[in-house]
Amino acid sequence: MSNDSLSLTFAALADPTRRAILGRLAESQATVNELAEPFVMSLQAVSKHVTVLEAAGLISRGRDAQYRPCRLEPAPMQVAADWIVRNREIWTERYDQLEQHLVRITNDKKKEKES
Amino acid sequence: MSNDSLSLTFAALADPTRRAILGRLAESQATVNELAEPFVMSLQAVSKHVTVLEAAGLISRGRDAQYRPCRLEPAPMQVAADWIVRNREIWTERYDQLEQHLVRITNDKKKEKES
DNA sequence: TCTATATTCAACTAATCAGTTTATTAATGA
DNA sequence: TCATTAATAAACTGATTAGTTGAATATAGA
Repeated sequence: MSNDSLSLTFAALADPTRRAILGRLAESQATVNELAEPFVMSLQAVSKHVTVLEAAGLISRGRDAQYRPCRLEPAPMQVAADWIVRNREIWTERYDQLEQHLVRITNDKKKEKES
Repeated sequence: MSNDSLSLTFAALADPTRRAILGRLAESQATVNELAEPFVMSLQAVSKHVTVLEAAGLISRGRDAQYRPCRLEPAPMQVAADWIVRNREIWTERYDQLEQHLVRITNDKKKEKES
């Protein structure tokens, strides 16, 4: 896997368990134990997923006694969304240009007929 | 890797080579050879990336003689963007609720002082 | 200090990934 | 038919992933 920020973000989002964790954290912050509760897998496995999310900057963790509360960090997800939107915009622009081109051709043919 | 549609999409987007390919295809459709041209890696490696993108539904391919022109399919990217936006909206809602809560508390304290 | 709880670390396994090289298939055109 | 070009298939390697179990660390509280 590449380790630029965008790649880390998309790779982190590619796992359904991690997306579920983010969904949970969208409601409120939570400890690793709380995050692990709904899953069948081991606590350690969830802990690893949390590490991946933290490495991608999608969450951050504090310290409250022996708890390490996790909270969402929306910035990287915004960057990912921006990448998609930018890409789509390029495509849409091109599509519009194509459409305009077709309209132009059609008009030209009409003119040909008229003349 | 999980093979649900969202996971496939995010996993496909997690690789910089594949994102570059999509960027290229946003401009116009292209053959595998054209897509491979700017990269140092082998044509076969690029062909594999194209396969991954196609499996994720991010591109589709036609047939023109011995060429297999690739073109962008924007739908899955839209779904991915939607997931992010939805997630962010939940977070934003929660944030707004928190803010309203704080406003409420502040107002209550003001009233206390006034009484 | 001792014990319980929350979390992480370490070591391991099975599966997947990204890349390679070599060989094969498909279609064009002389 | 034969040579050329576009693309894929097959087999392999090294790295990474997601999961496991067992041990270690950190903090709270009796």
